[in-house]
Amino acid sequence: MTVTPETATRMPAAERRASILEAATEVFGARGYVGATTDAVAKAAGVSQPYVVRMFGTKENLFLEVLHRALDRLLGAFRAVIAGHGTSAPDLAGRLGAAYADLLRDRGLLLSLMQAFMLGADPVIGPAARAGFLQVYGLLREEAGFGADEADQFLSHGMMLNTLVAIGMASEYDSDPAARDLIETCAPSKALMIVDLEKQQRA
Amino acid sequence: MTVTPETATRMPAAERRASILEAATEVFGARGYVGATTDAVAKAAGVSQPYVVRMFGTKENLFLEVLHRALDRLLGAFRAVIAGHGTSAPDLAGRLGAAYADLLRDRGLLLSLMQAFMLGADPVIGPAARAGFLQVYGLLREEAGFGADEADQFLSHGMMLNTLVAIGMASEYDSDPAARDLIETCAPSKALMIVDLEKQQRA
DNA sequence: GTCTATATAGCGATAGAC
DNA sequence: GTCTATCGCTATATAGAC
Repeated sequence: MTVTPETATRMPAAERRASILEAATEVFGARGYVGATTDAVAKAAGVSQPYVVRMFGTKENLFLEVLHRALDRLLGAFRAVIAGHGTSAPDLAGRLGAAYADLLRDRGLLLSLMQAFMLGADPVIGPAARAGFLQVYGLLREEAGFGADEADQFLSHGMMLNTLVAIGMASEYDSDPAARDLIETCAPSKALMIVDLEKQQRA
Repeated sequence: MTVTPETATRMPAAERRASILEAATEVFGARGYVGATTDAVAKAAGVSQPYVVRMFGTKENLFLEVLHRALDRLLGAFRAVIAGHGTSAPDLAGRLGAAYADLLRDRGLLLSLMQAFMLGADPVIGPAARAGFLQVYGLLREEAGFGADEADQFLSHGMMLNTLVAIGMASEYDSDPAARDLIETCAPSKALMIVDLEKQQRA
């Protein structure tokens, strides 16, 4: 009657890194940098807490890697849209917006980014977050060919979407008509996706 | 050679409450709910840590009071603008936007609000944050007479401004031309205020 | 490659004096 | 009205076995 060993099955380091990063993205996105524990990340990834620390050195470094991964995916998704259509394509902003909303599927990704943006006062994470934000802005202006107004609109609505997801407004969608009105007013085309993802998340 | 007693001079409870709330607003705004310590709040207010806890019961409750105070000030500022001009006044959105930016002077106020918005997953703070956000939205639609597009624009740019302040982008204003470009693109009329406040904050 | 055990530190909260 | 002292919990990080 030997109990199954609770040791995680062996896995190549690179693969394990990837799955821990994925788990960390979700945990950091939901609880923020300070609120997230390395133990919660470990449990989400199915490994022990010290193993997470050993693999990434420190919690701070783990968060930095989550941030960079999120930025890579975001910039990559945008570049794929631009490459597939070209700067002069009709409604490039709409296509980029759809790509952005699509990243909500990667759980915690946009939220981890937003959590990083809130850490401007941190001496290590702050600079990294600012650099990341500027990278996104630079892509919009230089690679997507956005003018000042277009970039402003795009980024502003992105921050609004992030905020609505972070605050969990979709959880009131069914019960509160005002919440429903707000979501459909401020995130019209993304409304269904937000709501569906939250429902799926609770299931 | 007796040392000055480190005991804070006696003060009426109501007054002490107010100054602790003010200090807490600044600390929560800068470090977030989890990252802020009751000790940092106490030091900023010039009292002992147990006294802060004793007066507000718990850190959670202190944060809720900070949130409500911030909302009161925000809604009050908006209502003052509306009362002073009337719904049909020209450029009501511009005047409300100016009032919003003006609240940046109340250090940490808009940041504490934003930090609350990031806590949607918290079982106590989450609902309070959502209710607060909906109050603001309701005021814009019903009291300011904003249409859907107008409210969307206003809130989106508000979230963008919050994010730029939280990430501390103004600290790169002088050294990084891209940061300067971003700030002047996405917060044109507020750019100077953001930058000035941060410089003043470092001094 | 992964775990158990544990050192160490920081923080929220309580007790009780003045 | 305000403090000092301190408890007890949680969390990151280290040491070392397998």
